[in-house]
Amino acid sequence: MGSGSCLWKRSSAGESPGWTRDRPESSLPMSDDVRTLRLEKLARLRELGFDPYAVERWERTDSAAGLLDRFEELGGDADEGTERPTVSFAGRIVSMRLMGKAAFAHLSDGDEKVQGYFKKDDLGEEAWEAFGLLDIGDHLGVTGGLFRTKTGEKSIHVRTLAPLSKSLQVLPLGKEKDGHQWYGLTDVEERYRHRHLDLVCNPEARHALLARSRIVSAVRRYFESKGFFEVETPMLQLEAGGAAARTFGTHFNAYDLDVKLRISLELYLKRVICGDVPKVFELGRVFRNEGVSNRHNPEFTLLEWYEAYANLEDVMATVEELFAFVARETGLTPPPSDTTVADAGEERVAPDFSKPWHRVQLLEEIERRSGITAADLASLDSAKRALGEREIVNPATGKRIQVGEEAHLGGLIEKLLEVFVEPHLQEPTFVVGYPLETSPLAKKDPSRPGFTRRFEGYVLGREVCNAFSEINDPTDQRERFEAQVRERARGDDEAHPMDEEFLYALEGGMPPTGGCGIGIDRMVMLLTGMEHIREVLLFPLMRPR
RNA sequence: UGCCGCAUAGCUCAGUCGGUAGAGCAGCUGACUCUUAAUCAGCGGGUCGUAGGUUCGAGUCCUACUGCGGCAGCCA
Repeated sequence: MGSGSCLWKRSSAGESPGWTRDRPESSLPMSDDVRTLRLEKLARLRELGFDPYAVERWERTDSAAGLLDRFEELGGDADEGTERPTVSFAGRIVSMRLMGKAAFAHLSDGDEKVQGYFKKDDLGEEAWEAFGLLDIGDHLGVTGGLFRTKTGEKSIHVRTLAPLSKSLQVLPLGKEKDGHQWYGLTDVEERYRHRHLDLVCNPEARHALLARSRIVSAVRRYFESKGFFEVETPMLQLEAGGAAARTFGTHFNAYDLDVKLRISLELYLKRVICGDVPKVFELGRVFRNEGVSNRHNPEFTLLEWYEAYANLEDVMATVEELFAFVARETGLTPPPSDTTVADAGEERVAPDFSKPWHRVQLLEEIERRSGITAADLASLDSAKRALGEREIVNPATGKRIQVGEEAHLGGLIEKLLEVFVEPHLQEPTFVVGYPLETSPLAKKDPSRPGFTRRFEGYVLGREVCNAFSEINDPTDQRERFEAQVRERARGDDEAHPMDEEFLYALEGGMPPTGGCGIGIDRMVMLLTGMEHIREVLLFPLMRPR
């Protein structure tokens, strides 16, 4: 949008009738007529001395919920005819019922709404005319006494009013009765593109989006209470590492340097550990240049923490405590989900974070669910032989599994995990012991060649965290990077790049360290029961239309 | 990226066999001094996503494009 009034002008007599469009094409929904009418109402309000945009401040006695809670204390139930204390409130007009010389309107502060009762005799001539110029969508400040209507609704008997904003557009507010919503804004594209309307009009959407804020706050409080330092590491990097993903590129003009947006927090956080800061965490945005789906967004918020002198079991305990703390602090509990395949006789239940998580071995679970044994998975060849002899059908989706494209045994094992095991992991479960090839930053398991000291946590069939005992042997780490570089040379553009700076830090000495990463967006989805990542992102990236 | 579906008033949706655009809410005018999906009477509102094509005639049929959604792929 450009600047104000010159964008719209009335054509003079003799020209084409009505209004002339004099602005660039825009996708914004706008009705010429409504906008014009409301600007005229605004002008009249100003003539009456009720300029909405001139008011800077409106002190409220309490929130809407607070007024309703403290109704009796604030004199709402005083005897008929007695002088009641004056309360003050402000909110957006979300409904109006006009009856000649009296009216009711609900004012919402976003969370809750309070009804105002407006009567000409009580307001006076000018304020009553001003009230008549208000629309659904305007913000309004009121003062008056609390009382109960004949139907018992706690309301404000308005004595003075002050328009605080004028809505120049029609808000797609639905009507509601008995908690059931009529109409309203339901088109998902409109909701994502014009999120402010979604926040105003859809309580469930508002709840999930604001729950995110409470969850992030609880996560911070948890780690701060445990003595972790929150740090911030670079988003612009020469080589983005710490995960397997394609990158976004950009350019830094001052150094004439191509840089990449980070795909993880891992390597820099471990360099902080190398600096003898034994407990660190970061909550930050990472960027992965990959497809969009109901669980993937190109930018998302990652939590990672690292704790020196802690092993896998310590990290598991932290994950358990963290989820229990966040669930308790926010009051959010994940609803039962149909994303999992319930075992025979097993009911779909809401996960309970107050109990310890199940702990299972990756290979044992694969054997239990698919019959493919650890012996079968001794080598890529034997694994393919074992798979080749049977019909490989995903029990959850009924789809056949493609086998043979995996370049190494680790990739195949993770595929089997994904297909046969994950859908069954309804209750919070740690799956322990991931293949070496797909875990280039995790310590080798000395008792099990080819596997690492790594686990992932699952809830409702979905991965919620990824953790391992961090490699602190620089020689081992270099060999792992070199293996990744060979993968990359073979065409895997997501294989991990060499990072000499990181190796230099490891060579300086890193204590044994446990680390873990959690996708905050998916944690919010889990706790709010949302099935789409866009429902927990305020402004998901949309193609221009 | 592939396949499928959707796109009509500010919002939510109808639109028959291809015959020239409908409803509710919102908006405007009027009535109504305790309503709450307020009620009653009346009124205005549309480049039917975009561009082509077929046809005497296209919201409707065909093609392409754009956006959104679903599935697949991708995503440890």
